[in-house]
Amino acid sequence: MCCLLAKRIGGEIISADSMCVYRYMDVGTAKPLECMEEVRHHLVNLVEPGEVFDAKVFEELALRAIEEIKGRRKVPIVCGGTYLYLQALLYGIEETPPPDWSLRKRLYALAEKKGSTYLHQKLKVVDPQYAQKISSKDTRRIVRALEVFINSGRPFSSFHHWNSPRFEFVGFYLSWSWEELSKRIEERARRMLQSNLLEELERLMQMGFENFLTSPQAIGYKEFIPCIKGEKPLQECLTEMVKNTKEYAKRQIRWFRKQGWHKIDIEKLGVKGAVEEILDYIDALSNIFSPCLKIIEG
RNA sequence: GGCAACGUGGCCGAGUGGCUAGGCGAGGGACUGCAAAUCCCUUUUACGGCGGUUCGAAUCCGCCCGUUGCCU
Repeated sequence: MCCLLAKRIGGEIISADSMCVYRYMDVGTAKPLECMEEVRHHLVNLVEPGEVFDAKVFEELALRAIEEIKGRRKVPIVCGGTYLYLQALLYGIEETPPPDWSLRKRLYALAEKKGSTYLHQKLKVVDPQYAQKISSKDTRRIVRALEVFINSGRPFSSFHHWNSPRFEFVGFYLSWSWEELSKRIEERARRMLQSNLLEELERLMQMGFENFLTSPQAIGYKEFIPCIKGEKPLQECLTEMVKNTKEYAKRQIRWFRKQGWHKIDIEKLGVKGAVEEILDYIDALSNIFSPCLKIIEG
């Protein structure tokens, strides 16, 4: 849909997809290879599967890409479902201390040894506001908050203040009925297997995939590792993958819904119809709201 | 017609006399540098029917209904 839209309005695509940034992960991320030949893409195939990449890096690179695209008098189209990245780009991530993996390692070891609740207790002392907000079992967030405090001397929550979007934009999300979406997710998984997903995964595993930080968290890969090792039947891995995909899809849908963006009934409209609706919507908006013209004109 | 096994919440499935399994599915939510990650909440008194035993029955007994399998 974005591909068609980009061609239609002279746009370039910025992928907001935490897994498409990795090279060699094509099948399992459903990387839009055909479209990438027709429309200029950004933030795709950018790093090796073993390299670290995160929301802040995304924010900076995406902002730069937007400037470049505007410089070419083209329209930046941000496309993808990694909502933290979308959030980072739209609202910005506060200037907190960067990740400190050696510190994190120690904190995780401590959590392992004494339990996440122990760390949560410590966080309560140092940053009661944030501690109250998160679960005592959410080790990931507890560690980050502690890390920020240790490296900055300031409570994590003191950095937080929601900004309004840093630029004007129009947000859309595509919507299917759950029955249809569910069916498509199942079909998509089967199609990936037919497209040699397992071979791709095997190649990645030879590169040390399992020890990498972010890339092996990708749905469609992690579930099949036991299968490749011969520890689990293929069918079970596939079921697991489908389940994870559906859960993820729900999280995405909820986030988009909460944003209050314009919902597009892709099931009814089809890809072309969806593009038309977006164009109509933007057109209507720009008539009412002249600042929006700027977006369309880049 | 005879024999046997079984009938548990939307589904699967433990539970053989008292202390509300669990899983799946479904829904809602959190999220500020790993996010396709991490985590939270909800799914109100489920036990085929009727009767009996008992202080107390999903659990024991009887009958009935239903399902499945085998036999005729």
